[in-house]
Amino acid sequence: MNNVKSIHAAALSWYAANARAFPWRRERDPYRILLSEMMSQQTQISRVIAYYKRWLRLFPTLSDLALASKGDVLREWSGLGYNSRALRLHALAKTVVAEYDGKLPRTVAALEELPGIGRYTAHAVVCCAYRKAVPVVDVNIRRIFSRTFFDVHAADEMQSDRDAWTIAARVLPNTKVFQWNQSLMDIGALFCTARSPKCGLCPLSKFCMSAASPSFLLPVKKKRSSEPGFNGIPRRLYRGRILKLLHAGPMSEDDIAQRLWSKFGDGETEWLRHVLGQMEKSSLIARRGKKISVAA
DNA sequence: AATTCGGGGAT
DNA sequence: ATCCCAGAATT
Repeated sequence: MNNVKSIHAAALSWYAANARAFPWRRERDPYRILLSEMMSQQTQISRVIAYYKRWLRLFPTLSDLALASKGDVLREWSGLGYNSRALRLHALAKTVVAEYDGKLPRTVAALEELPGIGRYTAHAVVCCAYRKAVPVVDVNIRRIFSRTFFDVHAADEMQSDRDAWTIAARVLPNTKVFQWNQSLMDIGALFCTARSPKCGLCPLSKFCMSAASPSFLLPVKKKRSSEPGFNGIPRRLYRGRILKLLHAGPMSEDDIAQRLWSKFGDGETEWLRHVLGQMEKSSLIARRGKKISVAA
């Protein structure tokens, strides 16, 4: 890694001319930064932007969010996926209003205590909102470091998350840390992609250990653990469908089964009861007598 | 260390 | 059809 200075220069000059223009990149309000980061967890950025804007019109501050109902929050999140993220953000808003006077804490350690904030998100908020010189490691950056500093031969050969954070700290530049972190995520999303990287266009290819590997694009078959499901459909997709149904209004178990299968028997009924019980435990839904509704 | 959690875009 | 995505929490 003796060419780190050259990599800094290449990434930063590329970024200065080609940075993706996201609404939150001009923001410093930590709540807005946090919202963008939580919405982006395991979600392609192109799908986040519309949700981000609409959300802020309804819940402009953490105090506004804290006053909303779970149902409002879940409805607004509907379609983004991983609905528990919305509940965590809602719980976070209440905590911050109650314990921090409505203002997000300024340290990584304090942020990581809050629901929905892990290592990546805490560092991202500190970097983007407070402009402190901390590293950030998401899947893009982990992939770039793996390929740049090691001779990678298959699409899924990556340094461990732990090692990626070590590398990130070691190669952090002395200035323009925000631009550095953002540039890596852009380059990861646009050139150093997981499946078919565009090394010919990548501003870092000159310094990359893997760009020259002839077997770089070797396909990889990874044992993907089969998810628990029913009729070949994973459980979490049922959860999503059920929640979406309930946004139209409360209904009974039979109503839900009817909407899901049109014809259903004991197998379907038993499966549905299992999924509903789990969703209730996750506070996504609630029961009032025989009627089931989105959590209130 | 493995699993779970959504939904849609990319290939 | 399968892989993948600005991860976090739970087991």
